[in-house]
Formats: sequence, C-alpha cells, structure tokens
Amino acid sequence: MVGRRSDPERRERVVRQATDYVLAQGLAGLSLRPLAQALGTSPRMLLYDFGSKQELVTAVLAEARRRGSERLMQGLPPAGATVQERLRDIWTWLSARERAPYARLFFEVHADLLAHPERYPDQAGAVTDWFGPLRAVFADLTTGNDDTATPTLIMAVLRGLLFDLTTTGERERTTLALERFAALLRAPTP
Amino acid sequence: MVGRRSDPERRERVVRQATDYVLAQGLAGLSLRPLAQALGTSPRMLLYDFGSKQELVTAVLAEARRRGSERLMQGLPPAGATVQERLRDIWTWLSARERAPYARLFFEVHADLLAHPERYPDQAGAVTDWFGPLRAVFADLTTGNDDTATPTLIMAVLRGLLFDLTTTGERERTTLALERFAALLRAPTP
DNA sequence: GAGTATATGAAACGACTGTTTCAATAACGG
DNA sequence: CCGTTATTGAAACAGTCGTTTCATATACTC
Repeated sequence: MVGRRSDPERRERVVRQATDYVLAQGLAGLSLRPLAQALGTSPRMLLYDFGSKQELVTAVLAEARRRGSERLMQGLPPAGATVQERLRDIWTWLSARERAPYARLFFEVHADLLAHPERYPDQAGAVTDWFGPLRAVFADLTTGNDDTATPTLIMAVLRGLLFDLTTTGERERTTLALERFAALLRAPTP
Repeated sequence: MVGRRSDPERRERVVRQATDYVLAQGLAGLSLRPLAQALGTSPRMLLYDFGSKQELVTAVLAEARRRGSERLMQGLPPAGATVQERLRDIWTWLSARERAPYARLFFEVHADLLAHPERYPDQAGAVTDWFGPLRAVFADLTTGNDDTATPTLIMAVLRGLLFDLTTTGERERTTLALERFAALLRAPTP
C-alpha cells in the first residue's frame, strides 16, 4: 500500500553541492539552470526539493554558516592565550587564502541584506552569527561589567581588515595593521 | 549645413538623476526600463547617451564617488585637532543617517567587485578612493617613516564599525566602540 | 501484475533583460 | 523650403529568469 520510498538524503546532498557551487561562483548571479547543470540535476528537481529558489538560497546560506562556525570552533579557540596570540591566530585563520570564498559570500550577503532586509527575517543573525563565535573568544576582554565596546571594536577591526584584504589583496599591510592593533590592546588604558 | 545642435548637458543631467535613483534603490537589481521611467525618459535614450548599461553604471559610480569625496572634503578636515577629535568628527559624518545610502552603495560595489573584478579595471580605486581622502586626514599618525599600519588600522576600524552599524543599526554601541578605539590610540605604545 | 506514492524529463508560460532596427520628429543653417 | 544632424518612440530581437503543467518513469507493498 506504500509506494516508492522518499529519499531524505537527496535534499541534504543537493544543499551541500549547491553550497560548494555558491562558494565558488558567488550568490549574486545565481541561476537555477546553470546550477542544476553543474550539479547534474534539473531546475525541476531543485524546485521539487526546495519549493522555490529563495528557500534553496536560505538553505545554502545556513549550510555555509554552519561550515564556517564549525571549522572556526574546532580550529583555534586558544584557552589561556594572550589577547595578541588570540588575535593573531584568528586573523591567520580568517585571512587564509582558502577562506576567501567564505569572505566573499559574507560580504555578498551583507550587501544583499542592506538592499532587501525582508529576505532575512532573523535580521542581524544571518550575517552576525558568522562572527558570533569569534566574539565569544574575546568576551573576557572588557573594561567593565557591561562593556560591549571592546568586543565590538575587535570585531570591527577584523571585519574592516578582511574588507581591505579582499579588496586589495595586500596581506602584508593588513597583517601589520592587525599587529599594531594587538600592540594597542596590550597598552593600559590611560 | 549644420543640423540640430547636440545637448551636452543632457548626459550629465541624466547621470545626476540616475545617481539619485541608484542611491535610493540600490545597484544590484538596477534595470534600464524602471530607471528610464523614473527619470522620465526611455531605455532607448539611456543607451543613446551611454552606449551600454555598464557605461551608465560606471558614470553613476563616478558621480557617487565624486559627491562623497566632495562633501567629505568641505565637511570636516580639522587642522590642528587631536586624533580623538578627528576620529569622532569623521565617525559622526560617516555614520549620519543621511549617509546611509552611500554606505549601502559602498558595500554593494565592494561585493560586486569581489564577484566580478573585471568590471573594475582601476582595481582598488573604485572602492578605496571613497576612503582615500579620509586616509589623508590621519597621515601624520604614524610610528615611523613608512608606517602604513596605523592608517590602515584606522580605516579598518571605520569600515568595520560602519559595517556593524548598517547591519545592526545600533548606533550607540558602535559609537562607544569608536570612543574605545580613540582612547587606545591616545595611549603610548609600550 | 495491480496499486500507489515518489521522482523526474520536456516543454511551455509569462515576465523580464540589454540591445538593435527602423522610422519618425525636431531643431538648426543656408 | 531644403539639407543635415541630433533626438526620440515603438517595436522587435534573442536571450534568461523562476515557475508550472503534464506526462512518464521508477521503486515499493501487496
């Protein structure tokens, strides 16, 4: 009485492949037909599994975010390290060449968020969660109980330098700037 | 023997109107037909004046950049002010609500640059020039002769905080972070 | 094999894109 | 008015887009 069994793995498999594709090709010009061809499937099936392109994109962004946080967690949460060491480690991880696709997608989503906020109901979440785990690493670096300034500043430096790096490609100059920031952080506040 | 005279002002007029439109509507989904209708002209005329959509976009970006630098120059180059005062002034100017469209376009172009570098032959120029004049304001803030680290860091902080502000809208927290950075800068490097 | 539920291909739909073609209009000098 | 040059409108072109429709194929239980 039961017909053909559904394949629940297929959707997840497609999400993973589509995420690879989006990381490689970008999100802006994403189109179902080329995507389907690259994945060896058809636009018909993509819509069969996801209902609409928007839901596919949402799933892909969730997967990309998941990958980013995962590798970040396991990668480098130095426990008793100094601020400078933590900063350097994170910058090394963030600015690595193999992370470039993630950085690009990160900025691409941010731009799309500014243009179409309605597409991202979990407002700041979509973009900030990527950096959320990072923020935790520097949670102890506060000058007071409810000091959000220092973590915010650190995140801004990382994001701003990543912006610079992706634009200019000048790894040396941006890395020196991070070292300078680390030195400033070590100094006691006057 | 000479026919109808050409109207050289028309193109500039259209560029200004189109720039207003792009600042308001964004660059990502820009389309000739809606743009033409909003400007009271036709796609035919836009292509007549600019040859292609790409050239129109290039002209619009140049105009937007021109406006940004212009208002920045006249706005607030404090001469003998302290670093903190300069930082605060610039952040006040950058983060002002009426600057939001520029910020959005700024990040939109950056994302597009990462996806299609070939469209921006003057590589870093397209995006960086917007911040170029700013950099000059802090040119004296170096620890050595060829210290690019400090200006780079300052620009990163401003860009990163602007990124945060446009995403979250939390003006108070981001402004506090800038104050924290200003305090760090005042401290002597140990 | 019958019945049934899932999966999938082929094609079409309507709307949109940047751009081109062709013809018409408008402003000028002689 | 005529010739000439600039400007413009209407329509078509060739393509892409997300999505839907319809029919078919596949895998499963009984």
